[in-house]
Amino acid sequence: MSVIPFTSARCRPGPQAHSEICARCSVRQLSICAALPDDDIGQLEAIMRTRTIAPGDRLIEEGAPRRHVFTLTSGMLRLSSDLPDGRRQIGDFLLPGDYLGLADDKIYAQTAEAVMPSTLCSFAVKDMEALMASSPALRDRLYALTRRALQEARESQMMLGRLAPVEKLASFLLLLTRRLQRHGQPHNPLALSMSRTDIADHLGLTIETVSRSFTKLKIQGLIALPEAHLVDIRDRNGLIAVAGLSIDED
Amino acid sequence: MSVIPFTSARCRPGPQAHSEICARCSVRQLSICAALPDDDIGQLEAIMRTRTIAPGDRLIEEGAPRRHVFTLTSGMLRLSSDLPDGRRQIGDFLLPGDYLGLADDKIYAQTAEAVMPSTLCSFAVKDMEALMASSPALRDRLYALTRRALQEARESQMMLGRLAPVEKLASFLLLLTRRLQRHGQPHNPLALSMSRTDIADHLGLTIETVSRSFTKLKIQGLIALPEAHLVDIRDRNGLIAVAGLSIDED
DNA sequence: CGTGATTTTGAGATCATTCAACGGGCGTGG
DNA sequence: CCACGCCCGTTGAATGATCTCAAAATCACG
Repeated sequence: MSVIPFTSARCRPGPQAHSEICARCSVRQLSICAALPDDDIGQLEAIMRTRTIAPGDRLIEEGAPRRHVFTLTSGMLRLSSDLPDGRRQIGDFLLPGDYLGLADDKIYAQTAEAVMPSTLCSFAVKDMEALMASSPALRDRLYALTRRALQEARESQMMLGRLAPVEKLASFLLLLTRRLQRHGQPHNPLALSMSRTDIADHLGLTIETVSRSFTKLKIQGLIALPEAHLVDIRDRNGLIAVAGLSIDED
Repeated sequence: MSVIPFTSARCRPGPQAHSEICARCSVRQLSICAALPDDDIGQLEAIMRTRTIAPGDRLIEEGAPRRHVFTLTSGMLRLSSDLPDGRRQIGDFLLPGDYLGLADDKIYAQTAEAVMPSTLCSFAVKDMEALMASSPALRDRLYALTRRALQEARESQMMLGRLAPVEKLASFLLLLTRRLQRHGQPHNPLALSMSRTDIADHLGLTIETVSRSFTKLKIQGLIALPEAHLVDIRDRNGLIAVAGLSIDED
């Protein structure tokens, strides 16, 4: 759980090598990279390092000076804040293609840790800011992503403040499938990478209540749990009905 | 509580008239206007309308197409979302100088209502976008405000998910004083414009629990309540200790 | 196949909610 | 000017739901 050093290597120089990395990247059309046409993607590659982290490893720590921003290319991250007495709130889970560092200014406002083995593109803040200054499309995309993150945080406020445990869990499952779908990832049998503790810390519950809520959804026939981390959504509309939150049907 | 029509008038033309309005505005240095020097503020005035709304009146409605954005110049607004069964979550209260429309994209994600008599500057989205395109400073300021809003939403997530009622209330009072201070408004005896119901809907509690939490803070000698809507913070450090959330001591 | 971590289930305790009543402030109307 | 009613906030009592504590069951890993 300690901060691990950079183990990455600079991208090899040369336009061919550059265009290959990003061109074949699985999140090319999802992340901020989508703002740049193939011809310009080399600018991003030039300031990029790749990085791998193992489950539980801490990528950035709350309160540390913000020197890097990231794009998650595979795996999953959790963004969390801690209270002195150990209570934890997971503000968000990051999916491949998501950008890390949207809310932060001079210092990181949240801790980022890997939920599962993950790979990222890392950028020095200075480099990214310079690139944003020269690329309006990139800047606009980051701005749009920030607005979306704010919208999702507002949804989360409703979830945390006004929903009952079962409603929270149903909403969480639906929101996760929606995001996975958008990111072009499998979502029919929903693979939950995070632990029950993580889910509890995201929904403002205890692990026992999360587990009981899973059981309730199971008993109602809305989901099936072939494994603890595999959720088969049997009745999506029924799940939406208990969720309370209005989930877009896209 | 119904949507009221525009009762405002276009700004009178002429550079003199323009510069007077904003130049003497009390939130000139707080709002997005601060991004523009006095010489350029006329561009903002040219696309601006002023507007007044009464307590309880609805300015914008969740789900409606986003055609206007606003700067609050006096009073207070609440941003809320509703569940079909009537449950409500107030995501944020807006103070003079705050911008309304940061998170929204094509449609408004939240309802905005006046907590007290309020005045605003109104801008057509099209006009504002055009101005943003021509004024990097304005655009950057809006981006910075969005990031800050996201940070505050994350703080709110912690508050809603992991704090006990008394901690929530203590945090709320401290965060409000901090914001009032930043906005150059009186905050020593804290004037709460919103009702107990609003506070409850913001903290994810019932009004009874809010009231009881006030009483607890009173009994502990941390605050005094000369009136129900006037909070005298007697022991700020004690309040911070109860809050749990780390409140900057600026 | 055993060991430890994770998840699930159970029982009791705690705390916020619900339901109810009381009191104060304010505006209206007599 | 006072009385009345309404809205809002506070307080009380009891319910109920989640949390806490505890144990069993399942899973992951070596």
